[in-house]
Amino acid sequence: MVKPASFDINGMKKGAWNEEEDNKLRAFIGRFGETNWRQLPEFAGLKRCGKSCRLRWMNYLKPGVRRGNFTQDEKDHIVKLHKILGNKWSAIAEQFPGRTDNDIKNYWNAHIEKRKGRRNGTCAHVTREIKTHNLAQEELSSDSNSSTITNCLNQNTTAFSGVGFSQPTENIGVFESSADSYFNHGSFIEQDYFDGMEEENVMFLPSDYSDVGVASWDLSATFEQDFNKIFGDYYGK
DNA sequence: AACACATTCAACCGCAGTCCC
DNA sequence: CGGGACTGCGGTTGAATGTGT
Repeated sequence: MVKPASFDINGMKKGAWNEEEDNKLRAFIGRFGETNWRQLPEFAGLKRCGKSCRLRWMNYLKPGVRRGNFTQDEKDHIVKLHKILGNKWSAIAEQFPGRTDNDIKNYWNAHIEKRKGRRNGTCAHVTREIKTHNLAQEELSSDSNSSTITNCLNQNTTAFSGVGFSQPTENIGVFESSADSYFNHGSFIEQDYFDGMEEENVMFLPSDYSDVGVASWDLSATFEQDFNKIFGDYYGK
C-alpha cells in the first residue's frame, strides 16, 4: 500500500521507506532531535528530501504515534470536531494524542466524505416518512429526483411546527442508510444533523430540492432536544 | 480460482505561513 | 519592508490489499 521507490532528478529517493532508512532516521533524531529538516537527510546519511523525512517521522516513526482502527468514541469526536473546525486536520489531531493529522484526514475521506458522494441522484432508501408524532411507516425506495419523494415531501410534517428548525418544516423526511452502521439511525441524533441539505439518515431538503448541494454540519444541541421531544419514544432516546 | 472493483493509507505535491537576514 | 529559506498543512495519488461476483 505504499508507493514504490524511485529517484527524482536530484537523486533524491521517493516512495516507500525501508527499515534501514527508518533506522537511520530514528537514530539521528534520537541523538540530535527534530531539527533542521532540510539538512537532516544529509547528516543522517539519507537520500531523501527533508519533507519526506519529516513526514515519515511525524506520521510513522515518532514515539507515541498510534495506528490502527479508530474507536467509536474517536469517530464520534472526529465528526463533532470537524463540524466545528472543518478540514483543519492538524487542529483536530491535537485532540487525539498519538493520532496524526494524516490519519484523521484519511479516516474522514475514507469513511465520512464518501457518504456525501451518495447524495443527490444516488439511491436512498426512504424507510420512514415522518409526518406526525405517529410516524407513518412507508417503505419507499427511490432516488431524490423521483415523484415518490416529491409526494413524500409535499405532505405536511406538522410535528415539527414551532420547534425551531431553520429549514422549512414541511420538507423534512427521515432517511435510513441501508447498510452502514456508523450512520444507522440508532445514533444519528448526535452525529448526523445536516443543516439545510441531506445525508443518508436525515435529509433536510430545501423547497427546491433539485438543487441539493454540499451538505454541511450543524450539530445542534437544540436539535437533539427537539428530536428527543418528538421522536424519543420511537428511537428509545 | 480468477477477475473486477472498492478501500486503505503511506507518501507526494503545492502552497501558505513564519522566520530571519 | 522585501525576499529567500524553511516548515507545516491540506489535497491528492496510487499500489497493496480486501471484497464481491
